[in-house]
Amino acid sequence: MIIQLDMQSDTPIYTQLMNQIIEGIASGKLKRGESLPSVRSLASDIGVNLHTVNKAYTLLKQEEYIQVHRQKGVVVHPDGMPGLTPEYSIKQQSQLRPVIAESILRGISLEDFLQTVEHIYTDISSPERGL
Amino acid sequence: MIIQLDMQSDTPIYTQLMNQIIEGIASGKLKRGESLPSVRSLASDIGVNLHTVNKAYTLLKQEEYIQVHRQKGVVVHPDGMPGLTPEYSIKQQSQLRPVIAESILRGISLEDFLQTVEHIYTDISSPERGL
Amino acid sequence: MIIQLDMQSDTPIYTQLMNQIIEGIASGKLKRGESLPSVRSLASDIGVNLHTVNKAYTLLKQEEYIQVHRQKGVVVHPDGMPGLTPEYSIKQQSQLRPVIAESILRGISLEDFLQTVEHIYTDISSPERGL
Amino acid sequence: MIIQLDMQSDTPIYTQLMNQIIEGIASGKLKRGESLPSVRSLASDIGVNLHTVNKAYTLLKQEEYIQVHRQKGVVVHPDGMPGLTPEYSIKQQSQLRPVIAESILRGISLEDFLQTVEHIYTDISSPERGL
DNA sequence: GTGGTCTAGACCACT
DNA sequence: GTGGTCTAGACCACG
Repeated sequence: MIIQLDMQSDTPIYTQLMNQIIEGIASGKLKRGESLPSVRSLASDIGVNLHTVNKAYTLLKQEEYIQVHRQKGVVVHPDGMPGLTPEYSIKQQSQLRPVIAESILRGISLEDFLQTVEHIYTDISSPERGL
Repeated sequence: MIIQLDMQSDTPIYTQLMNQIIEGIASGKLKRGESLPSVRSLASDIGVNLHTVNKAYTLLKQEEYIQVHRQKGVVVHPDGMPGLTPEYSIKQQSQLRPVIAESILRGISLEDFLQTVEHIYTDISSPERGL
Repeated sequence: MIIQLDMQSDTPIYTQLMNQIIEGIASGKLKRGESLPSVRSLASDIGVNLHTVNKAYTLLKQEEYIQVHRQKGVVVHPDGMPGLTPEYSIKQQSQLRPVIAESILRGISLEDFLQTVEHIYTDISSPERGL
Repeated sequence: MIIQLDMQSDTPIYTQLMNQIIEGIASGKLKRGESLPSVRSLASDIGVNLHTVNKAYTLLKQEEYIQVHRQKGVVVHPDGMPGLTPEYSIKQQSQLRPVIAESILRGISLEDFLQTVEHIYTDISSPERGL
């Protein structure tokens, strides 16, 4: 999987990394149980410090999206993902609410907004994406 | 309008402030041309630093959501909001994309996700502006 | 509160730090809402790197034993502690089980073991401890 | 005896192995003088590295829980277990103390804690050695 | 070779 | 001055 980072962005690198990996799993490019590169190799590949990668992995592990297997290294969580927990539901809404509010303020209709969301949703999850 | 801040949150206070004001305008609780409290009074009201309120106002002004007059003070922008600019469209998608990706990964269907979005949308824009 | 660290121990410094702070709260030496030293000052006080202290604080925050307040800095969680969650119950038993097994193997009777536990319990929680 | 290992756990495999064997002896499933599998066969049985099994056995020997003979192989120590030495007492308390402190902090009463301990104690030492 | 831990030093965002 | 982020380099435990 190709990782694209924006060093100028104000979102931390480890967050960008998390997002990319999450999107990779969501899109099916990374499959359950599949190995991820080691902290060191990924770090050198994308040109960041190993601690930065480590932080991303650690947080992904905490959310149970990946596992650190003592023998196989880091792998995508094989037992399926956590599902819609109450905590995530809250987090999701607190992330969504400001975006929706700003869109309303700019006069974007519900229909247009839903269409944008649907477009992104299918863009991520459609399997006809080159990898 | 009542401002609710979470001092423990990892979102900066100035961002929370911006979000609350944006939601206030989006919901119609704050109308075009309506005055906002001065930096000083708002800061003392909600118990935060002057700079914090100032930063929120400055950023809101940059996005043309409010106007800052030397004498009239701070008012909601009277000429209507910017609408869907290309820049905002990009920003919007970059905010939405990670949320949607994570939701897909947790197995939330497009229908459920759209329903959540719609719920928040109507919750914000509903005219029951009690309080 | 006085922090005692054993640099030779094989338990990581950040774990020792966590344990000491947990015991401080449990014993009542650290009260709800009370401020803890800043990452930097504590680090220089006990002669370790700021990242080590930071890691301890971060983990304590995750367990909701402390809060990072944007204005007051780091404080003991004011709203009381999490209580006996199912997750903690599992963690507790997985910590206890090996100790108990080894004690059984060494021929320590249930009564003796309970007495040891009770002794430690009262030692920690008794308020007649100098601070 | 069946060995259950968790490759995702943060407790090292050799420690898990030790704990399982200790619990086996404590519960009476493994009797004094009884043979344990050789390093090689156990390693291949449970699918771990030779060194890992070796380390577990070595440490168990150091604590005098097992004996390693050149020819007879590995056996549970036939002369009985070490008993409550001063060193073990210290080790035991340093293991117990953090667990007890955290439980106090979570508001678990002494009675409840003792009951949990007693439950685990009897669970391990109960003679229903099915399997 | 892997992840985990620790140190040292630096910059930035926030208040 | 606070915590958050990132880098660089080192050692160790584990397998």
